[in-house]
Amino acid sequence: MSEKTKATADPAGEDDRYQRIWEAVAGIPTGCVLNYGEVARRAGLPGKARLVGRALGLAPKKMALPWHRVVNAQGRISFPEDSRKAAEQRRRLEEEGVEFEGGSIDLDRFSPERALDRMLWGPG
DNA sequence: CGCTTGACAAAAG
DNA sequence: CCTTTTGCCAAGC
Repeated sequence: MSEKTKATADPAGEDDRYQRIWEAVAGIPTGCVLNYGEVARRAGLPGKARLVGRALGLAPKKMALPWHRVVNAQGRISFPEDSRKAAEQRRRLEEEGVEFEGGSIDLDRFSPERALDRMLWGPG
């Protein structure tokens, strides 16, 4: 067979990428956040942070993924500041106990790895 | 089929 | 803190 076209979108199947990304996002504990690049890395797709944003946008609402727990590498929400989406994401995060320091989140403090620390020592 | 977009990231100035 | 530049890659047009 001539496979010259390289099939950018594997029609044969074998394209778990979005599935794996969704699973990685679903695995973020309540009250924690991860940046896009980290989610990509956990999904086995290092360097493909942009694909994570695409996957979230394409995710069926039925999935009820914790999409709000994914922010950019600067700890900031990646929607326009005045948008509804940004407001909703911030509201959801604050409701889970994630604190914003002047518009941004301390990614190190609210990483899943520190979830136990916060439980034992409390925030801050 | 090539050019543009975008829920990104890291580095540099 | 900010902006610009570069790399990245799938979708959309």
